[in-house]
Amino acid sequence: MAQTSAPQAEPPYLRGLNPPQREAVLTTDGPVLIIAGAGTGKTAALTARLAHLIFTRKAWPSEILSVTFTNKAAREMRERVGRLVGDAVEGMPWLGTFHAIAAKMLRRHAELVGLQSNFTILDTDDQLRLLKQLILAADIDEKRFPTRSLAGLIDQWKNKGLVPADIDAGESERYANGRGGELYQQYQARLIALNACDFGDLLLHMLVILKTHRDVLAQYQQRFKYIMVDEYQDTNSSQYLWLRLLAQERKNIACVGDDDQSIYSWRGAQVENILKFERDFPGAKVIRLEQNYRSTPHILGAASGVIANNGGRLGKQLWTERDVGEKVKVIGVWDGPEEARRVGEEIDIVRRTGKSLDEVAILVRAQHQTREFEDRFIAIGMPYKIVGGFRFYERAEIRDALAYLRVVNQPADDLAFERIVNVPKRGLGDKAVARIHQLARATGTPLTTAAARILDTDELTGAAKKSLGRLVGDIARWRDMATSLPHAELARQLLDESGYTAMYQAEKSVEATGRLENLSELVRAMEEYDSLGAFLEHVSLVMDNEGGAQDPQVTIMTIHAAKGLEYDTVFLVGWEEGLFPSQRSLDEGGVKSLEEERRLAYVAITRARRLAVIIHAANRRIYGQWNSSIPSRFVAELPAEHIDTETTMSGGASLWQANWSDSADPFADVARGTGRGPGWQRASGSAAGTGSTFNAKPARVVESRSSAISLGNKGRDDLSLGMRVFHQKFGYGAIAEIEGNKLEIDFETSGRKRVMDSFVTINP
DNA sequence: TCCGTCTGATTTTTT
DNA sequence: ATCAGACGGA
Repeated sequence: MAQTSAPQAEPPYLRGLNPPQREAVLTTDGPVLIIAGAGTGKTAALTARLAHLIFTRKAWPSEILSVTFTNKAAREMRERVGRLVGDAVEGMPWLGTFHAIAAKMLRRHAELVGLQSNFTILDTDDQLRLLKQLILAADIDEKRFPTRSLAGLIDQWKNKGLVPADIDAGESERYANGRGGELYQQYQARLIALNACDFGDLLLHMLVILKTHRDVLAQYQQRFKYIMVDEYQDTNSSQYLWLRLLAQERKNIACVGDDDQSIYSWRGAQVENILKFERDFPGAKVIRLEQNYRSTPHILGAASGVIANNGGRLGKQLWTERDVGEKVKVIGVWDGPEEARRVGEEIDIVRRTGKSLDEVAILVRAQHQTREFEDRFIAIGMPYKIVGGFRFYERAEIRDALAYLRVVNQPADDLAFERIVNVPKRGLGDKAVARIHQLARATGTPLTTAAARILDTDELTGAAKKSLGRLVGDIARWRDMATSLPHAELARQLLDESGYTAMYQAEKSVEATGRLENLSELVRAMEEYDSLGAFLEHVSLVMDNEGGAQDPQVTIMTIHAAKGLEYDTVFLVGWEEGLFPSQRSLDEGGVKSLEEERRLAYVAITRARRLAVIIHAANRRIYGQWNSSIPSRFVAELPAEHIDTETTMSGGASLWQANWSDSADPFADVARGTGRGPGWQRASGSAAGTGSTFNAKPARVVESRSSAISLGNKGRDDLSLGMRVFHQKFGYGAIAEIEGNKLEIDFETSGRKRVMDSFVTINP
């Protein structure tokens, strides 16, 4: 990344580091705060620092604690350290996410908080189901006090390191007229009974243990000679307290972060943690990484200009030796569909210069914005991927399969039992489950035990009883098998014998086929783990959706998801007041949340290496309603000398202004809330809601530019009208029209769509 | 138990 | 516009 040439005798890991980076690597002892602006080679410095500690024998790999926020960051660090130190990286058990490391510790000391070491880690879905049960039992109106609010509140408390006893009346007041604390207490009790933890508990329990068991704390203080923390600006209070306890003794803690990239305060992150570091650790050395190796001066200038509008920053001056390059492009378009069309064209221009689509990203503020691009890219055959959304283990079939495994692995896991008891359908509906629950409560046993016992009573009749008997017998047998069979084989048999795979095999839809594939993928993944427990922990804490290498494709994702990534060309779309900054941040949260939006803008711009294109639309459909919109204030904050404002819009603008005055009052309908009156349609040229072709004047200008993409493509000769074809996203459909390489297809489930012929296959 | 209809909400998201 | 969850009837 850096290019300083090094003298011979220097260790290899220092090669190419600039002076502040070196200082960050070589300042090993005592507290260090590294303020690392975007693209300043922070990871390079961090990994070199790890290598340095190991090579100079200051610590064994197992004596260094290095925490990151995401698995991705942890993986990258492990990989890069591995390149520097070789196999020694294998011995770094304490390199990982906060949660993974906390879980590892907690399994060793589980009994200190009333858990067993094979505790289950619940995800958000389980958490909500459990809370809902408690809310119902407490006779609270779920309509007035949604489960999600309570979940959010408990999460906040845990983020702050507060246990139920710490919740005072004021805090408690925040849910159901003061019953928040009581429910938190019950929730924690239930979790212990279930031998389970939610994500927040992993940290909270460890924090409690470190606070109350001096011997355990001393043990870890001894062990961790050096501590390194990535993305320090994202730590929440509980993580902060946890770190402070561990670092207290030796004070060899190095935190890396950038206050300007703090974008997770809504998740409990405290920027203050980084701002007050020097106070927490007196004598701390502060190192600034300010040389940017990623972006052109114009991109940096634009980003700096925007972020300068924030107050209370640590402050830093990014600079670069890179060539000036292109200015940041700012383009105004008519509406959302035109924005997508325009981005498609611009990408095509980039592609024709020989750049890979892998080097292009579209960053949105909110997930729903991805749709417009997806629709457009399908229509023009632009390969794309959308990052985010469902992760592998969040899919229903994966969660069901895991629930089966959990029931086998951890008998007290009632939530898992509830999930699978009637999947596939066994005639064990709410009524039967309620009876089992009742008995479980009365006898204080887990559901699986109660289920076995209820068979000895007359509570259940005929079919239900027989069915439950079979399930109980199966579970017992699977538990038995678990001790002798490799766990992947166990999973295979279990899914088979439970009738789970049969359920999807019977359902002959495209979807079901995909689900079955996911299941075999899951079983295959299991083979890499030593035990069922290890696998389950991996799934709940580490597993993510990283697909393998694919053909080049454009990446579409939220700005949040893009943090830490970089692309050659970046499209920043939807820069309009109300969208970005989001309406929510404008309505509530005051200056603080507006400043967080601005940091988001800063993160967004600094993802670009060579070219950033910022787009705003004059009209946007929000929740099905058309709204006119004005450019984001962040557009106005871009320094003029670093941007090129698209001039074609002025022509467009005069056109649409003309159209506005044409119709007496085009927004009368908008004001009335219908948003689709004739005046509007004339003005926009886009028939609302139909997705029909855009034929108003401003669009025609654009269409002529795009013709280069579609002309001269002749279609496949193996397709004919009426033919049944398959499309990856829309499933099966019949060809209704063929026009060159473009098809109109009547899809069985999603209606008529226009797609490229290369996206369909014949009778797969 | 299952399916259609109605209602309401809808930033960002890791672990 | 869209989607999930609740509700009510077969």
